[in-house]
Amino acid sequence: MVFMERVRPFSQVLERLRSVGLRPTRQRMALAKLLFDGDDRHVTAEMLHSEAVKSRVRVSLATVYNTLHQFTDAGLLREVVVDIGRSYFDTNIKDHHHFFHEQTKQLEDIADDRIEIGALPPPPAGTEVSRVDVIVRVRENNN
Amino acid sequence: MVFMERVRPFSQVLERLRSVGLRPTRQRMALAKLLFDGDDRHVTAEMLHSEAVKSRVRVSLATVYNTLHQFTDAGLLREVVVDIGRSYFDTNIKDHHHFFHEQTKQLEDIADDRIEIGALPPPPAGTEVSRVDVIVRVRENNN
DNA sequence: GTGTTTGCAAAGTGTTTGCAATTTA
DNA sequence: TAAATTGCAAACACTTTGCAAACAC
Repeated sequence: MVFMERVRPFSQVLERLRSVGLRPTRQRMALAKLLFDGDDRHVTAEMLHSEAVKSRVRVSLATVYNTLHQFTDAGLLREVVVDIGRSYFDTNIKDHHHFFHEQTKQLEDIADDRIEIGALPPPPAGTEVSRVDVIVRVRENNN
Repeated sequence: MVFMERVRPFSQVLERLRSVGLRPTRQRMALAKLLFDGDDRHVTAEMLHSEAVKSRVRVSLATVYNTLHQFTDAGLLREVVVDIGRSYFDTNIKDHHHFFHEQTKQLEDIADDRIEIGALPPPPAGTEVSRVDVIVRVRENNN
């Protein structure tokens, strides 16, 4: 039972895919397990692909890209833009913000309630807010 | 005299380049005029290059990239990352945040004092904050 | 069986780089 | 004329696309 909490049971991943209308193919199941088992994470397509290859999952990079976008469209992932030419996908889909480590290019969550944004100005006429991203860029300090 | 206020005098652009230790070449002078004459703006390399070409300034795209980065390093511009695979450069170097129009991919300034960030969490151990970016992503609403 | 998904390779996009030719001081 | 800058073309990193083969239902 303790074990079952730790490794997300097969049927749960399967159910998650079914619930958003995606066929539970071998590739999607494997990628979903890598993404959603365990703690929240921030991955790029390349990272997830090489991780898949390492764990002997046969999947192409193109399929990893497709899958990440399908998961994002389905609301299972959130895309985060912090660095030119590189897309991060965050398994944490709750409202929250990020530290971005400029040197290591690592993303780190900030719990939403740690940042207060008071008095957001009204969006330009004819538009509505789709999302507010706060990126706290950090760098190694010299201590 | 009124005219002189409107079009930034030659010597002012020249002085600006000199003051950051960049040789005032024909290309840099022309790009600086396009960037810093008139209101604040958000440009991509491609945008600035085609604008230069349109105003009969002979300059290569590679030089536009180099120049934008040199200006950024010199503190004359600020790079803004909001969209994968596309860098924006902002002539407004004061602290401020942005609206990003997801459909038109347009950036728009928000004056700094319009956004209150209270209680920023402490940065991860060993790091210091280099910058805080707030991106308010907006989209066309259906009214 | 039929429609969906996959993998490959090719193409696309935005950016950077190496280096000879040109320009600046 | 010595050092900095430019422009070209090639290389680059990441992402998307077209399409035939494989797969899910």
